[in-house]
Formats: sequence, C-alpha cells, structure tokens
Amino acid sequence: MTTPRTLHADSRLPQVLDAAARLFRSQGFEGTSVRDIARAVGMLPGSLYCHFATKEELLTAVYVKGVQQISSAVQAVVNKQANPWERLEAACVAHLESILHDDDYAQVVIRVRPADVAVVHPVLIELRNRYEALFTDLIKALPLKRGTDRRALRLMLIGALNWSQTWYRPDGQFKPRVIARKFVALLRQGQEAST
Amino acid sequence: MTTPRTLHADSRLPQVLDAAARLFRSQGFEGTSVRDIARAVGMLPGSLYCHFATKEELLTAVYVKGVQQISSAVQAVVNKQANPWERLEAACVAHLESILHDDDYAQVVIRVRPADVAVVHPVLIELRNRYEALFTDLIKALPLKRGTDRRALRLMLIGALNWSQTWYRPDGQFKPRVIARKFVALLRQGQEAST
DNA sequence: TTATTAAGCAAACGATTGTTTGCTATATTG
DNA sequence: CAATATAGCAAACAATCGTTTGCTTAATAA
Repeated sequence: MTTPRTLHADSRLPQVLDAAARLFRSQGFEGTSVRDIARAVGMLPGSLYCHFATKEELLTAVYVKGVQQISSAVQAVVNKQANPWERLEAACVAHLESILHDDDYAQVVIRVRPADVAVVHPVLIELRNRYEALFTDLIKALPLKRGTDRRALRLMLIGALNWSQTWYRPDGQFKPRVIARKFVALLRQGQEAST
Repeated sequence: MTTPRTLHADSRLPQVLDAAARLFRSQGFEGTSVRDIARAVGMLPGSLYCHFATKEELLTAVYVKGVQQISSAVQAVVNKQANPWERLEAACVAHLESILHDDDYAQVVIRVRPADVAVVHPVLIELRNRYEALFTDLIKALPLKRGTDRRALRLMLIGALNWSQTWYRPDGQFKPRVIARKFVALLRQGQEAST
C-alpha cells in the first residue's frame, strides 16, 4: 500500500500532495475530506490509498515536506547575512513569507495543530521541533544583555510570528518584511521611554 | 427553538454550555460532535436543539461567555495597578491564566479559529476584537519611545501570549506569571548587549 | 520477453455526522 | 386553576465520513 520501492513515471502522487497541502492550509485537516483531495486531482477517493494507508499519513507527508521547504528557505537567506541580528531578521522574513504567502506545505505546518491529530501527534511535534531548532541556534548567537532568557525570547518571537496567520491580510500594509523588521526591533531595542 | 423568553428552573442549559466549552477547548470544534456534548450532560443529541438551532450557534454562545469572562478577569486585575507597564503585565497574567488554566470558555476563544467556522466567522471575529481592544487601550497608555509602532507591539504581544497554548505544559517551569513577566520585560527593555 | 509491482477505477462497506419530527411532562404565567 | 411555553425523550432522517475489496492497466525489473 504505502511507500512503494519505485515511483511510476506517471504517478500523480506529487499532485495529490500539492492538493492536500492547499486544502489543508485553507480548510484545516478535519475540514478537508479525502474526497475533496481526490476531486481536486481528478481521482477516486479510494485511489488515494495506493499512496497512503490513512488520512493522517497523508498529512504527515505534507508536514515533512513543509518542514523541509521552510527550513531550506530560512537557511538560504540566513547564510547571506553576517550580523547575528540581521541573520535573525532575515530568518523571520523567510519564515513569514513561507507561512503567509509562498508555501502551502509550510502553512500546513503552522496551521494544523499536532494535538488535533492524535495518531500522529508525536511525529508532528518532532518535525516542528526540528525546524524550530534553527531559531534556537540563531538566538544563541545573539549578543544579549546578561540575564536575558533566550528560551523566552525564542518562544515570544516564534509565537508572535506564527500567530500572524490569524490576523494577516495580503492587502494590508503589514507585509512579511515589515512585520519581521518591527518584531525584531521590538526585542532588540527597549520600548520604554527614557525619562 | 432558540432564546426562550424565560429559562425553566431545572433547565440544563448551563451544564450544556459547560460541557461544550470543555469539549471544544480540548478537542476543537470539528473534533467534537453534538453527541459528545449530549452524552457529557446525559441528554439525547436532539434535545440540544431546544437551546440552539445549530452547532455553530452553540459555539457562538460559548464564545460570548468566554469573551465576557476573560474581559472581566483582565479588567479586575488591571484596576489594581497604577503604573502603565504594570497594568499591562497584570493583564497578561490574567489573560494567560484564563487561556491556559482557569477558563474553558476563554480557552475556546483562543483555540477555535473563527475562519474554521464559516457561518459565524464575522461574529467570532467581532467578539475577539472587542476583547483585544482592552489591550489597545493599555498599550496606548504606555510611555514609549518616539516612533514605536503601538499596533505592532500589540500584535506581537498578543500573538506570543496566545501561541503559548501550543507549547505550554502545566508541569513545566514557565507558569503564566513567569511568561507574562518575561514577555513584557523583553518589550520594555531592549535585549541588545551594550558594547 | 516475462514476471512483478505500482496506479488507478468502480463500487461498496459500516460508522458517524448534524438535524428533524412528533410526542410527553413539567414549570411558568395570567 | 387554566393556559402556555419550555425541556426533554424517542426515533429516525439524509448526508458524509474514512476506508476496503476486487479488478484492470501500464510501467518497471530481471
């Protein structure tokens, strides 16, 4: 059933994954039926089970690809910067562009809660953690005041970035670059007025 | 069917709302069936429709109560502080305690995405906005550097707070008070080392 | 070329979904 | 007390859900 040794040349598995990613990110996991996905690629519902044993396994495949792609996107831009703060900001830009615009797969990773898909919960958590480790490294390299809690800083920044999926509007003035710049600046420089 | 003029003394509507809030916050909206809710209060599925015309209307009732309760919780503690930064921090503590521990209704407000429930999407958005206006006011009162974008600060803080639902563990060391204190401190004082 | 295996169709399975209808009992109102 | 409206039971509705089975076609491997 699953994980064939070789892929047929005319397999529509790639299209299936694309359709699943697009539907999962716009309607959620439970809001998307296997029939929706099959219809999107012109297949019968049962045919999907040539590639996946369960709907959850399909989600996991999308998740894996999402983590791969957003990791690559972040790594690519980070390596073009030298200054630690600019590296972090570049990572945030790439992260936001992926989860708000460019990448259906990456959007699924942020949008679908691991806890909502009990059977694969630990797997999805592990995938997310692997990605977030990139930010742990970037933050480790920051020159910070003594006493700064780097874990709190990471949780705050990633949480703020990911939550943007709930309020972001493509036609608004807060584009990914702007959001990233403002959020990083808020952490970098204190906002309390000096009296 | 809905909104009776008077409530019978032995009506189990309160228990229905409680059960719905508890199930919605732990299993999500789509992950909870009306049969789950009915079973939790020892009723038959159809009996729920004495109180609500649709499942979405039941969610809306939970949402309304959630916004009321978290608003009260925040207002109560805010009014005990004078300093604007301490008022904001107190609000964050109350917010986190509500959405992480104390209040099933408030947890639903943060956990269930308005966009996932198309029929009542605008209603839920409006309810959320009404609550978040509290934070807009608190942030307006902060003495900030010239040039600080207060909207960005609000979006960053609320996003970071709400996302904590995905990583928070009751047995961890990051309790609501600690999270709130650290997050507010990160915004208040810049974290860049002075060279 | 022959044997194998992946890909997909066609059609159905049992279970679960939100909701409706008709009826009864009881609490409230006048 | 009589009239009314609420609360709930009992049983079913049609629709949709994820998934399975048996078969056919075509691409790959030996």
